[in-house]
Amino acid sequence: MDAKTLCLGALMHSEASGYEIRKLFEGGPFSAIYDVSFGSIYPALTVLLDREWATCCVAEQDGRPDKKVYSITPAGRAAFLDALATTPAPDKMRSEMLFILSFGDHLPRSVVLELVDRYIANYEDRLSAIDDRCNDSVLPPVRRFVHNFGITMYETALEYLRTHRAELLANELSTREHVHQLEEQVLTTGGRQ
Amino acid sequence: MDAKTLCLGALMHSEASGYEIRKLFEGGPFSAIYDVSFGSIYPALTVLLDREWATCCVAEQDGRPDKKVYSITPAGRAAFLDALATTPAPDKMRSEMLFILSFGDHLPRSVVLELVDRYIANYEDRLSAIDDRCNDSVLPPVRRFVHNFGITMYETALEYLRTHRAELLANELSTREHVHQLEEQVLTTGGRQ
DNA sequence: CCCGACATATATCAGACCGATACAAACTGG
DNA sequence: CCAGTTTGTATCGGTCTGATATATGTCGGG
Repeated sequence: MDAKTLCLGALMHSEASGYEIRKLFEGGPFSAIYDVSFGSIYPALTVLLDREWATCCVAEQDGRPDKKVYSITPAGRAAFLDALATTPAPDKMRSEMLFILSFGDHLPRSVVLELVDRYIANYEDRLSAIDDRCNDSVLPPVRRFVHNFGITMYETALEYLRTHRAELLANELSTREHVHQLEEQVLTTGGRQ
Repeated sequence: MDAKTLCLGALMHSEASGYEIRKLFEGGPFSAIYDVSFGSIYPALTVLLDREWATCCVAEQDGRPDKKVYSITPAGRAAFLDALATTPAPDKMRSEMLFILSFGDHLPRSVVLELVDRYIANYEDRLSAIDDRCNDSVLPPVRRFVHNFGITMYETALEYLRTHRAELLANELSTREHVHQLEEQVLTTGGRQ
């Protein structure tokens, strides 16, 4: 799913500038399910113009800098639907937080707890941002399906983190127990599995 | 979080070949929280050798091709813990499935349903793969925390998809209603928000 | 007994992408 | 009036992905 397709998708709903497209993926309706950066969006929009999949006009605004508003063309819509026909790749998650946390044994307990708390705060922010933005607007059913999927996942993550935070507090003792178990294993098997 | 750090993390637990590291991220204990491809792993391992953060020896196996087994060095451990000290980026999700589904209005209903069913099957596979691999091994507490986080998220996704699949069946009718609402809005406001 | 399919294993590379950075216009508050 | 924030466009080095190539070995079927 390349940046061109993502931009076309954003333009399917309504015309938008590069900056506005970016906001759809950062805090907007796509924020829970996909991400794309400026460094991909602006070159992609240029390509869309080249292929005549979108048109562009400059809009003057008062109180703000001018913006370049892109609109999808019929050819663009066709190309987009064509791109959707490919079999989608499986979901991909990237959580630096959890990766780091999984090495909590090697970190000071204070660091681990601070990390979890920052993690929780982060999900709280994102959840409230989503709710604020969309709860009043009327969404078509498929959009609502996807929207609520994102909310559900965020809420689940939050609940898990809150209820299991304490387990990381019990870190030190449990780790000693674990080491003890390993030692017994080594004594019994000679270290071979 | 670059590929070098991810490889060091993999080697923290035990020595491994590039192929084995990859499997940790595809189906293994990291599969629910991060991903990294061969194209990043092999060059990263070469860099680790250059920096003396890992050593390497060739292991002959019977019934299989030889493999190059990498072990982390004390300097490597130090470098890894150093890399963990950076403030982690927020979680990033990439779901082509949900992106496509959110444009279900523009697709034949059969395609949408097929998509959801494939999506469900995909999560079922990943969930059972995780369970099979790890439910018997004894994990230290932080690992169990992360491991169960992944399982919880998968289960939540599955339950959501199963219980809300029917909503997409009601697609056509609801979309007509939605279009009707939009038309009324246009008549009232002239299309301006 | 060979053939294709599959798992194991390493490696490379063009093309795409990210994150940082730069620039600029306009508002906002101290 | 100046620093900071928001809105807005753009570029670029370094990194990563996904595809591809190559090779060894197993296994089951015709």
